[in-house]
Amino acid sequence: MLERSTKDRILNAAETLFALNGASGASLRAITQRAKVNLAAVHYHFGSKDRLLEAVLARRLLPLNAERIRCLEAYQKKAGRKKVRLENVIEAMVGPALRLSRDENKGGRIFMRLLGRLVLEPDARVQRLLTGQFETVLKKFKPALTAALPHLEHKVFFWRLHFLVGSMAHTMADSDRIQLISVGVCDPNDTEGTIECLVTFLCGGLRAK
Amino acid sequence: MLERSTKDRILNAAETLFALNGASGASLRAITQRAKVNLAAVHYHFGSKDRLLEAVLARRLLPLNAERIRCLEAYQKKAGRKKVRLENVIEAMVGPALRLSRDENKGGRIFMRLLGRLVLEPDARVQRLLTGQFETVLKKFKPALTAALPHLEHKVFFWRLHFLVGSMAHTMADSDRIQLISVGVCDPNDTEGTIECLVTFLCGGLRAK
DNA sequence: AATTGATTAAAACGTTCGTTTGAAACGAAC
DNA sequence: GTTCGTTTCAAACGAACGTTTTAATCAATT
Repeated sequence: MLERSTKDRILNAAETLFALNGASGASLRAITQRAKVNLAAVHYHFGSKDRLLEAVLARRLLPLNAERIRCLEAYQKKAGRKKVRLENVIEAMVGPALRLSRDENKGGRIFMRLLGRLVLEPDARVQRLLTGQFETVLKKFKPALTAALPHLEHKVFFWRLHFLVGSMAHTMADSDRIQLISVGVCDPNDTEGTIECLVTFLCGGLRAK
Repeated sequence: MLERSTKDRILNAAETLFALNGASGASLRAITQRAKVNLAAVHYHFGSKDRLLEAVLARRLLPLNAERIRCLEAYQKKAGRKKVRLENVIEAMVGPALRLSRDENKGGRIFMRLLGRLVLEPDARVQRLLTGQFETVLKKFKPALTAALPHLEHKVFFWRLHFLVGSMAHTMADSDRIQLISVGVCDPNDTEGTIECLVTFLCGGLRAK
């Protein structure tokens, strides 16, 4: 992770400390100290603590969701006039996120942990950003999902989407606990293995009768 | 929710504000003000802010996990010498939690939201409490689960357990978003319907090949 | 009615917080 | 080499934080 500019150094330090201590638990003094930057630099570059958090989020979230959509469109192109297999739709949804969550150069686990925390943060600005991003992705994925699950009742469809988000978020955010409860059997660093396992689980759940 | 004693009033107010604003985001001044109680009462009854959080957690978590185990044992008794069906094992796991999360007299959604936040909190005391509770439950459930899923590879078993926890936690903690993304189609107040839907999804995922 | 232990109350403690200020240092353009 | 916009810096602001202290209040018991 190159840290040339002051801005980047602040973003990286803030990402880590927000993730570890929560939005209110991480102080600007701790962040600027970690970034080896003057305290006032945050307000100069970002305006306020709130807008720093927004910047931390946007930096990762926008490319991630773009990648998800790019991935789905690649599967759609490959399928031609046929509909995309459910496995592929789900892979396009969770694959990019999990790969990002395992790539330390792109924030990795730390960012996903932050994302997991922010889902339950009631701050309006944060919620607007998260929900907006989610809706953008959902709008692209919903047709492919309903096509792959034609017999699913409307209500059940949404619930299962909700469950899917939970599994995905938990897997990305909480990479310590799986090793703890599996007594070292599971390896969160095996990214592709984890993705495959998750996709299988989710498709099984989505298709369940 | 009866609020006779000062202690209970503090616990209730703390539960709500911890859940809404996070452990560090909720101040003792806001909590005592909400509880209509003197600021110093927290330290008199609980000793410190940290131990107040522990007390808030323990009040709900201990009865919940006792109920889960009681529920599983009831299914085991009913099954006699046969093994318990996977659907019933899962129901014993998620049913009590979801019913609690929908019962406003027992903390309801607010407590579950708090639980969701604390899973990612790195505070050692909190983590010890949560992990300890989880292990107690897992020790009881693991035999029944492996019996119901005999062909599942050891590693895959743990991953799927991890995914299960994610779906469950997300469903309990985040009861606003489902209405938002489903445009009102899904009703989180339909507790038994939600449980049934979740159990079906999870069993489908757990059995997936 | 007096005494005692448990609880509540008000006020202050020192720290740390997010934010602001005004001056110093910098690099590019002329 | 001076100017000018950009960036960094040390210092300070008032507010809010968790915690402590000391006195007042209460409910029983003698």
